Amino acid sequence: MARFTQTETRRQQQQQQLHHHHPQQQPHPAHTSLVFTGPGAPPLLLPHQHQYSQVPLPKPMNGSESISIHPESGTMKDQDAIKLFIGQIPRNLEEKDLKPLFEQFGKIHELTVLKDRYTGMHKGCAFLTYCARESAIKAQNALHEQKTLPGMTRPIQVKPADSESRGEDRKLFVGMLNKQQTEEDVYRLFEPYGVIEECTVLRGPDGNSKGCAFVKFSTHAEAQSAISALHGSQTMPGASSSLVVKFADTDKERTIRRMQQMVGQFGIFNPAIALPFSTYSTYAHAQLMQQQAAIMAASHGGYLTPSVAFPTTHIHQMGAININGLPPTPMTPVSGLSSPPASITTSAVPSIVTPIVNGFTGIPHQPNGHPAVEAVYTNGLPPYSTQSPTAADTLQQAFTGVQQYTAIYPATTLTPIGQTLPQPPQVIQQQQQREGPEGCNLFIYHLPQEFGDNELMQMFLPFGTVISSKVFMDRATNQSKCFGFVSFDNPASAQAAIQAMNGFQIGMKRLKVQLKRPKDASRPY
DNA sequence: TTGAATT
Repeated sequence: MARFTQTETRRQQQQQQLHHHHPQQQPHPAHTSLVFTGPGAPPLLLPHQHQYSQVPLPKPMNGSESISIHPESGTMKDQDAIKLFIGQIPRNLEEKDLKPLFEQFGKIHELTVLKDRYTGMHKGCAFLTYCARESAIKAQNALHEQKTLPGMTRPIQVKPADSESRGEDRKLFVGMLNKQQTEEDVYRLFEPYGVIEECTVLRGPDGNSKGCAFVKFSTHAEAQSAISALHGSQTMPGASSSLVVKFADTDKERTIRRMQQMVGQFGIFNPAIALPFSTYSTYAHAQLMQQQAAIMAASHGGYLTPSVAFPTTHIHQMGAININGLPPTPMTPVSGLSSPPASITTSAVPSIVTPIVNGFTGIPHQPNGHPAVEAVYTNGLPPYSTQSPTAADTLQQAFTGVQQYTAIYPATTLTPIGQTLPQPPQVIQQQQQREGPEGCNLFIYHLPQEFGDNELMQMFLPFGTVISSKVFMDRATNQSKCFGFVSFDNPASAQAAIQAMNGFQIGMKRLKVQLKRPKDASRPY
């Protein structure tokens, strides 16, 4: 009961702050559904706002007009000084004109009117840093929205610059909300953990909740405590997994995400990755490599993942197909897709076994460990080997549609792959496109827990060009939900895969492979 | 048990 009263009080405070909210001149994030938005005066200053009152205003120490405007003139500022943004300044006022107005609150460290980079035109705003933090607080409280300078229609803006605190270290992303939950519901959920400055439910154009929100606390510590207490703590009614509470993306992460989208959209191809020994390693490609490495690093939680494939031993334990590891080439797109050039499928690559599946000839593969295997491997079958009877047996069982195994090309006739490719294989970095055409998309259930997107793709590559493979993950536990999707570029491949793989036994389970349900299948009409 | 909402 006591706690409720306390949080009630806090809430009332927030709502009072809401009344003091004023339009802001500085650019701010696009979300417009702010409900419990904090006051125009940013939080940085709030704790101090009652600390000044009748204290005599300090005067400039030197008493002259020559207060240093620029840092090189020698003024020192406190470590905790605040850079202020000053908005709604008439364009005819320069630094010297503005100085007297602000000097009354303390010694100025730096005052700069913003000018257009190219035209030099006065932008009607400025940055101001006092030597003392307290001066900034006084100035904000005395001036922000309190008076209107001559010729302006809106009151002056005095508040910490965006650069001071964009609040990213205390802003949380909240996912897996129920779509019925409002800002108020989210607010109540988070208010026990600190002072909330902002609470926004993300909504679509129709106003419907997207099931996620932003919550900004006044401090990083509060935000952290909310994460500790709430992340994964409960599952909202109707949500498919437990509550997600994490720090919102930083600008950098957002940039990376945009890059990822670009990569997916345009299918950026990097020959240097696919063909490590090719002559493509120009400076431009090296740059692209770096870019992609950055993407990979980011998308894998900050560390580079070497090419990962299914551990052989693991597969053996399951008594299923033998999918060997890719060569340990760093920075290789693990989820890369490819469209195999015909030369690979027919003659270029030495192979041990080629299954013919319903008339569709699977792509031969390299023996393990060959440096160039990657370019082939993403195009071909998992490199199982005839030397492994278990694998072969299981395969026979697996590929029920397989009519024939054909041994071709002894492993000794390796040809340098660079010479056999008329053009480099296309390797798409990220799986952006999810669905293929109608009849090309498979729903696969009863996947082994350990299967990821890549393993799923490997399993279905023999039946055609896989344009996408996706294993559904539980977001809270990061565990596979044991079902996924595979999309081919044509319906025949999809049908071949169903024929061959539906009912395929892996361990104790049998795969269920069927066409993905169309989107409107569950609707009544 | 059918590609989630995505900073």
